[in-house]
Amino acid sequence: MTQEQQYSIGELSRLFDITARSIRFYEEQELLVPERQGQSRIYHLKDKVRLKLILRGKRLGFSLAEIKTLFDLYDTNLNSAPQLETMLAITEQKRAVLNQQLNDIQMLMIELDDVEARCKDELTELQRGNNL
Amino acid sequence: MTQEQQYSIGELSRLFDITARSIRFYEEQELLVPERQGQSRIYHLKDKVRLKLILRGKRLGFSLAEIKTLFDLYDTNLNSAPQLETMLAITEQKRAVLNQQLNDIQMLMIELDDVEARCKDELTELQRGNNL
DNA sequence: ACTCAGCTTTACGTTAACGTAAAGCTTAAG
DNA sequence: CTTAAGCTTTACGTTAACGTAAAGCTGAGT
Repeated sequence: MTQEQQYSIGELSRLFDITARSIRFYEEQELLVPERQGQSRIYHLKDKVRLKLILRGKRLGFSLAEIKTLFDLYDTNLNSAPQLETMLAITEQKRAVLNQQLNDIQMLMIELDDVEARCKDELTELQRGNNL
Repeated sequence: MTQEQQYSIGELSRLFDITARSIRFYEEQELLVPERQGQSRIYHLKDKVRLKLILRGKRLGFSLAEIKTLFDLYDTNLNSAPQLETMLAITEQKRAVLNQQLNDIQMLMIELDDVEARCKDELTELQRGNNL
């Protein structure tokens, strides 16, 4: 028997280094639907995975609303052609955004390289000056 | 003589598809310091470049405050060793963030691939059903 | 002289994503 | 029994990044 892992809200918040308030907020926004035992929330593996996805999405600049629509689409029984087409359209759009970000990151990296190189040059210059 | 390109605020806003309000706001936050001719703002190439950088930073989830500190550092005469060290530390930190984002993007791309594949499978399934 | 487009400042409004405080339940430890 | 830790709900506060009027200046065209 594989015992399924369970988490309290405090455990989850420590795991992901966020506040319990945030987790409750995500639930309020219907991004999480934890089980209840008495008054307390109980999170299972799937909730943990969801939370991970939420945070990843946030790091990429997605709003909670956007993340929710993706979740909803993912959860939906995609049984009609129009729904599937919609889903494909959205994933394509997200893909475009991600590609744009990839581009942006590459550009920024190059600029960081440049800044770094200049800094190091200046540092060695200063060193030389001190040694004379 | 290379005539330097000039832009009004309206031209810039159309160029980058943002509102003039945003551009003025960036100035208010000291991210831009356009020249003035009478009451009107005039933007040169360097301002345009700055704006491009601002928007790129935003797409990567940087706050205007963060972007400003980067600009400030870039503009500063980095003439003391401590300043240079600070700059290097910051660029390293930004680099870490960007690497994290790269990772996130790759993960998300893979999941998008998965979702897409499933959608297309379902679509062909529906097609088959219709053709019988 | 008048209008109109485009610019200006000033100022209040708005939204997202929480922070923070207050007040109360609940369960294990002393 | 009573702390204490950890959970709960309710509710008001906060910050960033603008949106959206309102009211006025200004140069080109008719």
